[in-house]
Amino acid sequence: MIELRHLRSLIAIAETGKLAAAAERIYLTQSALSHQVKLLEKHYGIALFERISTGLRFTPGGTRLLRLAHQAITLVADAERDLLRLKEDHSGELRIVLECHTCFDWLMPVLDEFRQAWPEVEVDLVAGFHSAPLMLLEKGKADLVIGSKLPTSRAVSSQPLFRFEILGVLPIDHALRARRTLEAGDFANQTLITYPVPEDRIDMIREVLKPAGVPFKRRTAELTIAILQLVASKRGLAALPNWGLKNYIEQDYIIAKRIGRSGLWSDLYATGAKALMKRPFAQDLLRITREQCAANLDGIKLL
Amino acid sequence: MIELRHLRSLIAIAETGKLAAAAERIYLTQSALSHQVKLLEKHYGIALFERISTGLRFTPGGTRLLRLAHQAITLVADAERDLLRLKEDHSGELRIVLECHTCFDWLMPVLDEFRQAWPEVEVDLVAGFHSAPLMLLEKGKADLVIGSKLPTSRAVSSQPLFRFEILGVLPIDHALRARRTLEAGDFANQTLITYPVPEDRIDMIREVLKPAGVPFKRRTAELTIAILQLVASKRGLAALPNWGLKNYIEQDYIIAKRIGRSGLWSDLYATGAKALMKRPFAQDLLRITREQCAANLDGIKLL
DNA sequence: GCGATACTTGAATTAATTTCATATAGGTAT
DNA sequence: ATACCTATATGAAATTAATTCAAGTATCGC
Repeated sequence: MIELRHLRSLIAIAETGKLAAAAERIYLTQSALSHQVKLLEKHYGIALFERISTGLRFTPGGTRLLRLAHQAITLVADAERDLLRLKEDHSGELRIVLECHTCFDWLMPVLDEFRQAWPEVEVDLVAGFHSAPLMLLEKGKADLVIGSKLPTSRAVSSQPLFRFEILGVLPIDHALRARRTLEAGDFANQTLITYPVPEDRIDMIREVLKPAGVPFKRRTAELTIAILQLVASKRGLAALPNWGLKNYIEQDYIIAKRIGRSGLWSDLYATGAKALMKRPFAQDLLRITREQCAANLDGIKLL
Repeated sequence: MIELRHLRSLIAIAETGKLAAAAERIYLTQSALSHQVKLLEKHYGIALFERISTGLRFTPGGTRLLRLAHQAITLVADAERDLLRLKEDHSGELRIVLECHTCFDWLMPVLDEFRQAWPEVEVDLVAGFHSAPLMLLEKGKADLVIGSKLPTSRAVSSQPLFRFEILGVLPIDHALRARRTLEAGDFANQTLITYPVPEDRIDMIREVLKPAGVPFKRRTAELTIAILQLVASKRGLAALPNWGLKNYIEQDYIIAKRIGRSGLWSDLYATGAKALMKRPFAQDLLRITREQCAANLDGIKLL
């Protein structure tokens, strides 16, 4: 008989397109998933997937079960949220500091869903750059920081969200357009267009250019779209999270390349006061984040 | 993590009100269900049931999960139906013979749901009494007979639906109103009001009155409501399935008593050509029947 | 043809569920 | 009060189901 476990697997397979990646996401081996899928197909007597060289493709039957999966898992999430509500007070305040500018891209839809689910929680975004986000937490000026890993203390705890890749961004007719990957040297004497934050907060500089001792110029812009405009009009190069680039790449507005052999990766964490992080609505915000990002952002790895 | 299995259990508990009865319905022991419930309560950290002397009562949390159960199980049934549709041709014809007059009461809502789910199947009700329903099947005049157990042959197969209790029906101020149960002798020289079918097709006569050699008179009526009117106006007694009586008992229109020590029980079967019984839509009709009857008819036992 | 990438398969292992046997608890009739 | 009936709870054993491990097969790109 079919179980929610199977439906959760189907969603993971749909979101990754591959058995092995899906297995990793739900903490199983690829073999376990293969057995699961085989059993399901035997149970219903129809193929749920076509096996193609790049992974699995859903058949109509598989697609129908996937639809069921989304519906059922949504209902379960709703019910479990209601149970949490029954358990304790569910009003609160959530002032979120975003360390990472690009994160606005995914945070907005996440907050939309969150506000619907927890109308009694007052959500505020503390925008702009903050040099010492931990301080904001400790002084009670903010409740949750989303950004790179922060040192956790007795009062503050951190939870990983996901790992994403930072790609080098070039204008479409750039000399390096045929290269598979970019190396630090490729940026020598180029202008790097970044958000207006200190150098040590920009992974590309901290992890790649500085260690390699590559000289470069810098120019800043506040908005992702502004950075991309500057790149497209050949004022410089950039290094940005892959998810925000997808649409622009598809429109041939810019091109993006992996940086280094295995790519430049960065991890995103949510950090807040321990008392807050334990509360149902905070946990649910992180759940919604992981779920939405897994579903909508390409090429990320949930942590 | 919660699984559909748990939700199926919740539905069984809701429909029976008791752990032991629910366990039987889903082919588990009472102990297994108790463990399951305990685990769920531990998982969510709230009580799902109050333990009262007569069984379990749902708490608000339990009720919320039960709602989820109904929603999720409905979605699963819909999806599985669609998968069956993908697998093979799903048009057909279904001419149903009802051996049992009272069965109209539950068959109509069942057919409503069925027609929605399988619009390409043409459903007809072959009404009225038929002396040899098997013959109708064999001659191809009907496809499915709902009634008592029929001998199965190479061509015909039978599937049990449920067991129900037949209660003795009395006017509200009848002399026997204080008795807990009725015995065959209580019907001596009374008028028994029945549907217009042969004596050996009436369980009360075949199983109780004939064996006890009790003399009685008989009067017939076509409709359940007509039989009840005759009883209420003191023209005689009747013996009818408990489910059809519930509303009238609650309205103090008639009273109903168990017949004999352990009651008079009857089993209902669905019988049809083997080729038909295997087809998805026929299986689904039986599934809908069992599901709806379990949910709506009191005091029946699924077989 | 070779390496890389992905899924499959059967047997062994591990985990989870269910059963068995018994305990506990609340009612009710004597 | 006591016995008894009806219910659920619980711990340990047994069973069943799911997962991993270790190879194996297939396909693609070079």
